[in-house]
Amino acid sequence: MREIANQDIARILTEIAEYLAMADVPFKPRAYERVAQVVAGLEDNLGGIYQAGGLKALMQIPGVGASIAEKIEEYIKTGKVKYHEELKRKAPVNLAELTIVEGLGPKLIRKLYEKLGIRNLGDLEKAAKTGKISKLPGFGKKSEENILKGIEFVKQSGGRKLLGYIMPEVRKIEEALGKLKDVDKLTVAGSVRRRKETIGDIDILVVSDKPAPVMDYFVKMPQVVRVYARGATKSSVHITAGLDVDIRVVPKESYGAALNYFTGSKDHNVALRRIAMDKGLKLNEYGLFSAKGGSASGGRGKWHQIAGKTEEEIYKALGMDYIEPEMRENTGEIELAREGKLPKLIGYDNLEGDLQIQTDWTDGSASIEDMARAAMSRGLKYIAITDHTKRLAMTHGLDEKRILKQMTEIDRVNKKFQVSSFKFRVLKGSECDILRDGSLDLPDKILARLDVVGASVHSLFNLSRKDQTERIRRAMMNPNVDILFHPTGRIIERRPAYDVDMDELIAAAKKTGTIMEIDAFPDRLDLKDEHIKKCVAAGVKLAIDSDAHAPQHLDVLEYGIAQARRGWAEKKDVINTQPLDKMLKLIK
DNA sequence: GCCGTTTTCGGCCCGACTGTTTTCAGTCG
Repeated sequence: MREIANQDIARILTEIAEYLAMADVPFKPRAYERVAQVVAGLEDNLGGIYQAGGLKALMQIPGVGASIAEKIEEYIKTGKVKYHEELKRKAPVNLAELTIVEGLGPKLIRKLYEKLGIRNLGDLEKAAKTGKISKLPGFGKKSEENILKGIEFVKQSGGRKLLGYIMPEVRKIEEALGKLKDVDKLTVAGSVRRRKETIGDIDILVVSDKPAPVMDYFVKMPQVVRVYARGATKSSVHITAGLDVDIRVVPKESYGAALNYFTGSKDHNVALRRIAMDKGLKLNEYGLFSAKGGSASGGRGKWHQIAGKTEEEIYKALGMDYIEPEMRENTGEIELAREGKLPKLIGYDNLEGDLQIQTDWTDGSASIEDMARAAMSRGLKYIAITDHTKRLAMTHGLDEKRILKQMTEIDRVNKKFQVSSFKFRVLKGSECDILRDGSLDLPDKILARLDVVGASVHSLFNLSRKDQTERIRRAMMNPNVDILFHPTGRIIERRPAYDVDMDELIAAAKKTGTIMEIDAFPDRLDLKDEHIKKCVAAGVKLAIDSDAHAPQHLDVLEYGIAQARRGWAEKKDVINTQPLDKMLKLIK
């Protein structure tokens, strides 16, 4: 049986949900959507589940009944779902593309298709620009403007992909190439290595004495959809994930120099080259060179390499400490490196716990116990359960009664772990909505009984800067509020942050002892690196949380750590690097 | 299409906001 990716079946189910919503079918869309979410967050591969237990095993998955189980089976066996194909035939529109435009949902997409034959972004833009959309009943000038704005926003993202979406793909390629016997060394450089939020393309560097078979393999990888170039030392392809991958073979003695050059950032490299020049040296992708005989000015053609095999020796030869890739943006790291004052960045294995986890009590897909076990299996020592509160009705947010009930369930789980002598603790928490006036969605007497309270904004994104700042500041003043969750509310490439004075919030955090969160979810990464820097400088503590809604989501913590490193945070700046008892002392 | 500390049939998804509308449809969280 071929390997199937849960993500693929999740996408099909989502599309079925959207097509059904377009056709105004009641309730079914929600059923499909729900399963799509569960499947996307599943730890085990669906193919494996089916192989082990057949249809019955599939129906054990929450939300999956006889009908959806059959469709999953069909996909596993044939790679297709007939029902999905039929729906697509009836309304052949590019849903993936059109739904990205903010404000366009299934109903409007259907109208646009039926009245104007709009199938994709291109059609949509043409129709909007020629004023056809504003003439449709139910649409007006304003909606046409908003559509154009939405298209602009989508275009601006320039086809960049989220780091968290690309990393699994990168690792697959890395692993496959790494296994080839002709590959001596391999590193993925570029913005992937710097762990930028979004990635434009993937750059791979290889050391090899026999590059031809490596190139052959590279251009024929299963995910390659187009080969731009296949050369002796450089090849370039486009892959199914929707971006370009370049591979370069470099000589062993230049590996460090090439790595440095292709890792960037460009600004960082320019600054390094300037320092090299000042020392009478020359730095390029082949190495760091000195002019023979000491005459740097006229010594053309007489250069000899003094460093280049490793990055470490290059930085050393330039008179500075080694700079971690995540810091290489020329925003002050070079000066610190020359003074020997670089921060010792938080490590990828430094987290002890996770302080934002959703469960099936609201919009998560797994139980409290399952999330705890998933965290345990990843080496964590504690988690906080932070389900939504009642204002977020869509998620069936918890009210006073249900959260009290949840607290007794958490007690039960903790007791069970104790009996099995697991050294793991589930904390009682909440992701409590901040209401319009800065008050909270649960009464103080409930919040006071929780171990960890996170507060977050999920409504009224367009308040004025002054009102929004004041609203959040007030919530932070509440002595029960420990952490401000995803402080800016942005969704990368989909929704800008709400207008808020971050400096004032950081000042308020300092004053009230509120922790600022780095939400590690790939499309949030909220705080941004520049805000993290400000927090660190101000002595405001941080928490790196997964915001997991499914067991598998716990893996995103890695991106939160990367973001913290990009913001120059050290282990001591992040409260959940601490063991439980110490961490609890760091919150209000 | 799924599901059952209210249920094996009849419920599921509520409230705010926006833009198009003179009372509401669609989207989003």
